[in-house]
Amino acid sequence: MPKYHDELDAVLRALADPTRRAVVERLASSPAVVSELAAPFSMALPSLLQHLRILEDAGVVTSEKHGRVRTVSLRPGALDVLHLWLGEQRTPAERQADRLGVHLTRTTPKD
Amino acid sequence: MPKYHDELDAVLRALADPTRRAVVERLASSPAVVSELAAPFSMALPSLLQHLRILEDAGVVTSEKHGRVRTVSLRPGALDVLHLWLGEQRTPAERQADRLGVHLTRTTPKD
DNA sequence: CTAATAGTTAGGCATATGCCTAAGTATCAC
DNA sequence: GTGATACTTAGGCATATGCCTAACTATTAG
Repeated sequence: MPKYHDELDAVLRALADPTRRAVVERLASSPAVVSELAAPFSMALPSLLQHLRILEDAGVVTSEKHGRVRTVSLRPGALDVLHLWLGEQRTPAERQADRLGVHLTRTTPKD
Repeated sequence: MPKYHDELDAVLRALADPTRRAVVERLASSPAVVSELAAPFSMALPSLLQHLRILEDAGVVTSEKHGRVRTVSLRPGALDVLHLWLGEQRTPAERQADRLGVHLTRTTPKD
């Protein structure tokens, strides 16, 4: 079992929760302060902070406190380990499709 | 929140467990029967079966019983939803790096 | 300086999770 | 037909998880 599995484990466990996933989605566009991150959830602040702790411990986010304000950022490359692992879990049929240049047709999302 | 999030949730929760992840890794190369899947784990069979149930309910694997033998397969495309979501969780810096054609250097794995 | 703001720590609770054992069903080999 | 094999069902248990409230610390505005 490769060494990156500890990191992969932490990342996947972190992302297995919908609240934490939503936080990651929000941070993908720009860093945010804790209170902003907490706003969409009708959840006690300590609970949200616990989620942030998990994301930070998993290396998915980083945070910096300036005065009384803590800003949270997505760590660039944090999800690469998962991306890599995903690439490895392809069936022979999927790999064959890759070689033949047959891909899922991706519709362009409307921004 | 897009509709695929139910599917994404199920997949991520399924993959958050190391036993289930190991099962997926094994199935990536070829289908396997339950007893073979159970062999590497010193775990009671019903426990392993519970894991398989979760993977199947999440749409990650499929299984067929012939006689007394059940064969489990990775569902091609099962992890695409996660792959797509991952693609969306890139920081502006990472997206910029994409546009500039700056990529993680991938060493070619030795097969 | 006081009150408000932003976050932190500590403890608790209900539910979920990952494991177990025991008992059972269905199929197969001899 | 009997015993072995492969899986299935049911129930239970210890621990983890995701939430809560209360109390607190640190910073800031007026």
